[in-house]
Formats: sequence, C-alpha cells, structure tokens
Amino acid sequence: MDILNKLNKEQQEAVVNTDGPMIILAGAGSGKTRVLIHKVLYLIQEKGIDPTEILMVTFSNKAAGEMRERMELALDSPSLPIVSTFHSLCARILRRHGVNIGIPHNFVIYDTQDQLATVKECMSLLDIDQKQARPKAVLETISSAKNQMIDAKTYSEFAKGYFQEFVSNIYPVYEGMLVENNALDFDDLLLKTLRLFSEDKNSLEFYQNSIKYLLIDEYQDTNSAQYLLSKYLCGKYKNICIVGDFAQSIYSFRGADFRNLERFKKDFPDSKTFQLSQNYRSTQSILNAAHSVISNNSTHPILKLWTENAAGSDLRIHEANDGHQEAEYIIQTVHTLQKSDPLLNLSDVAVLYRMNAQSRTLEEVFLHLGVPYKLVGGVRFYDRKEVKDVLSYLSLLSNPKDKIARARLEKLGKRRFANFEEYLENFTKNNLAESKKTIDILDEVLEKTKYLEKYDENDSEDLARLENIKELRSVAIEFPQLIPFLENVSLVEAEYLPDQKKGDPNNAITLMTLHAAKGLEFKVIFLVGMEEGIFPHSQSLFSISDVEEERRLCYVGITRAKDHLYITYVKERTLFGQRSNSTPSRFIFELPEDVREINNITYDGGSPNFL
DNA sequence: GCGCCATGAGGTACG
DNA sequence: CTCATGGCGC
Repeated sequence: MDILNKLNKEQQEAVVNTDGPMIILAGAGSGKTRVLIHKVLYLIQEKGIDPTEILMVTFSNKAAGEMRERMELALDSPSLPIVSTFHSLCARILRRHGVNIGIPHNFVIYDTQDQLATVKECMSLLDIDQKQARPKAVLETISSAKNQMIDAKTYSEFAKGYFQEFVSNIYPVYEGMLVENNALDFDDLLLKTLRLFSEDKNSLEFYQNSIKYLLIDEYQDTNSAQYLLSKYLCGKYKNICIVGDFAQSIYSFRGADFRNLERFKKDFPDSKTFQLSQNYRSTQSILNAAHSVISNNSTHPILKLWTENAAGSDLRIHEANDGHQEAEYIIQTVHTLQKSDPLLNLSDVAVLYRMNAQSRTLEEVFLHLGVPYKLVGGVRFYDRKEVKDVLSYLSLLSNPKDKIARARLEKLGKRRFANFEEYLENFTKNNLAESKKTIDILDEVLEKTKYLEKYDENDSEDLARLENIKELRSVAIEFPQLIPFLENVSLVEAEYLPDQKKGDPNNAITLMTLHAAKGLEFKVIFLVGMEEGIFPHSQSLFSISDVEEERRLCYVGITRAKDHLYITYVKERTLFGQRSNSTPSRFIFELPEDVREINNITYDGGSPNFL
C-alpha cells in the first residue's frame, strides 16, 4: 500500500474513502492535487476500477492538462481517467447526443466577441440605438440570467427595474439568433446539456452508466448549472467526490456560488466530509496573517490551517509615496533578498495586484531599471484579430449558417469574401468537412482569400500577426478533423506569449492579477496596491458579500506565499490619469496586531471599515 | 477599403 | 491616461 505512504492521516482518509458522496474541504496548500491523484491511483490499483470509468472535472483546461500529465506519470498505463472541464465535457456530449434535442452536430461555439456581435445585431434589428444601452451591459445581463438558469421566456416575468425589463426584450431575440446561426454560447453548453439530460433519458443513462466515479475540483466556484450537472452525472453510482474551499471562492461575479458546497450536503444527506488542514506551503506567520484577515468573513465556514514549517520572518507592510516608488521598493527588496539568498531566482517572485491597469506602472519601472518580468494575462491567442479572422473562415465552412462569422469576414473585403464563397460552395457541395484535412483547408482558404496579403512582413506588428497564423497552422496539423479542431480552439484557452523580448522567462519576476494567481505558489509574494477603492475595489464597496469576496481574494493572495510576504500601499495613486490620495486597505488593519505593530501600522480610529 | 478623429469607458475572467 | 469602437471622409 505504498500509495498511502506519502500522505498524512487526513489525506489518507480522504483517499481510501472511495464510495458514496463525499466532500473534501481542502485548505490552501494542503496537498489537494496530491490527494486527487492518489485517490485515482487507489481506485485503479487497489479497487480495480477501469480508469475510463473515472471522470475528473477541473476548473480550467490548464488544470486538466496538469492533472492528466501527473496521472500519466503516476499510472504508467495507456488507459487514463477522463479529465475535463464542465464546458469541454458538455461540448463533447452535445456533439454526440445534442441532436436528440435538435442541436445539429456541427454547431459553433460563440466566444465573448461573437456574443457581443450577436447582441449588437439584435439591437440593430430591434432598432435600438447603441447609445441607449451599452451592448456589453446587455450581454452581461443576459449572461447573468443564463447563469441563474432563467430562460428568455421567463425572464420578462423575472426582470426587475428599467434595465432588466429593457433587456428582457432583447434576450429572446438573442436566443433566436443563436438558434438561427446554429451557435451555442458558453453558457448554453451547460444549459443545453441539462436540457438533454432532462428530456432524453437514454442519453442521461448512457453517461450515468459510464461514470462510476466522479471527482470535481474547485467546487466553490461552480454555478447552478454545474451543480445540477454534477448531480445528474453521478446519478447512477452516486460515487461523487467534490473538493473545495469556501475561503477561496473568488468568482461569484460570474455566477459561481460557494453555497453549492453546502447545498451538496442537503442533497446528499449521507455524504461524508473530510478536511485537509495541514498546510505544506507557507510559514506559520503567513498562515496567521491569512487567517486573521479571512476571519472577518461571516457568511461561510473557515478552515483553520496549521503547519510544521518554521515560523518564518515577520511579514512586511510598506508605504510608498506613489506607484513608481512602490515598484522601486519591490526591486530593491528582491535585490536585498538575493544578497542573503543567492539561490533565489526571479521566477520565485510574483507581484500580485487587483486589476490589470495596475501593471503599467510596474512594467514602466521594471523596464526602466532593466528588471526582467513576465506579464501573465492580456489578450489571449484565440482572441487576436488575425487568429479570429482565419478561424471565422474555417468556422463558416463547418457551419455556413453562422451569420456572425459571415459578417466579420465580409468586413475583410468584398472581393476576398466573394472568392471565399466560391470555395465554400464547392466545399459544402462535396461535403469536404468530413474528408479534407484541417491544415489543407486552412492553406487553401489563405490561398483563395489572399488573407496574408493584408499584412506586411516588414512591419513588426504585422510580422507578429503572421507568426500567430503560423502558430495556428501548427494547431491545425494537430487536429486533422475540422470540427475537433474548431472545438479545441474555442474551448482550450491558449496562453498567448507576448514576444519574449525580456529574455530568459525562467529568470523573470511574474506580474499578474490575484485571480490569475489562484492555485499557484511563490517563495516571495508582493501584494501591491493595498488601498481602499483598489483592493477592496471601489465597485465592491456597496455590498457586504462583495467585500467578503474581495477578502477571500486577499486570502488567496496571502496564501500564495511560501516564505516571504510583502504588502504595499501608496499615499498617492495615479490611475486613469487621475491622481488622488489613498487610504490603506481595510485588509491591512485586519492583519494580526503584532504584524501591524512591528510595521508601525497603527489603527488611527478613522476606520475605513464602514460596512 | 483604409485611416483618421471623436467619443467613451475603464473589475476580476474561466470556458 | 490608454485603448477600443464607430462614424465619416477620401
């Protein structure tokens, strides 16, 4: 039983309890991934379960990829469990069985850009001026309705207030347009699968029979549709293991509801709960700080973490005059750290901030002082114009009904589009979607439309675009069949690597938002811009639950740190060209008293904590 | 069909 | 301040 050897007692229990519904409350840095991997190993090697009857659902494709990699390593067998996100899983289900509820197998998946174009199209159809309502706001409202599983018909009864009532007129038109275009948006992938399961018992049973063990990670960030899906999927064997942490729920703004972790207990009264509370990542003082802050939340349980790690040096709070000096402080501090620890690599250091707009000042200073950095985030590969253009051609070939793609392509030039239509006609007539290889289609389309001629390879920006298309070609080679190719590109977020002008990426400081840092760890963490209005963000100050989410985000940030944590704020912040005086974040005043004392942060009575 | 300018908006972000 | 978008003129 050497599977269990390397696990602590809590972890072992969570692993060997295989059958029936169960909840694993896994604190930050408690070895959650390890437990999941070992659980799968245990199921296969000790209980003789066929790997393909195990389904693991992860939060992101990135997480799924990492999980798959680790399992491949551990299992050493060609047969592996299925690891997928809810969205990928649903897309696959709908390709196969969606036709049973009238969804053709060649549907396209609309991303945010396509959705927005659809909303605009609807608005112009309804003769609504874009000044009357921002299409983006309309889309957000529709999407939030979908997240709450309110369909277009019932939304008009549900709509409250002027704007929602206004949107309730657009919502059905939007839905109609998706059907007409044979398109599903991301929310639809979940919703239509639910509909399939409720209307077509055969499909439901097919999947229920094939899933003997279901494991779902990051359950605190599931939405209602995902909650229901998980219930459906484990419906036959009821071997469902959900893993999550209330204190790390940071996506309620897009429909996630941490209460799903509790709801589960009501729906599965015989479920068992396990806790992973030993932390292997951070020093005790970092854990104390994290706990001290998160304890101010009252709407969810909090797991108290402990560690055998050393106490650690006291964490620092630093006040800078402005954003530039804040950045300089980071560089100075890293420099000092490296003097006392020559093994400390720049890749051990991350700077976390609340919003992307904060990265600019940091970049400016880093660039100026020649400090290598790696910026995480920004425009994603598949969202880039040139990539999206080329994909739209292919998408229209697969699904000629897609008017949004058609409109996009028409804008690239009438003659170009006429040439393409010629190709399209022949393509459809001979049903080439089945037989022709993706890469050949792609090359023929580029040839036919002379799309590449739009760009001048002597222009560096254009050259980058041409490179991206090259990159797309290599993906096309990987997926010779058109539909799987399109599915991959719409579901699998590819990280776009901005031109590596900053040299060795392994020796660079990472800059990213707190959201992007979820699941990661670094020896040294800088939590910057800890000011009221930035963190917590000004738009969160109106509701207690929003401030609590900000606090969880702060908790996530603190718990990313292994050895050193630096928290900084400025006296004067320039944001969007507007300079203003800042107040230290309320979260600073929630740190343990001794930390504040050492850092000379005294509570001045003028509480920013007005909620 | 492209480029210029005015306008406006500016949280976080997975699929 | 900066970026994206849309309208309009050439």
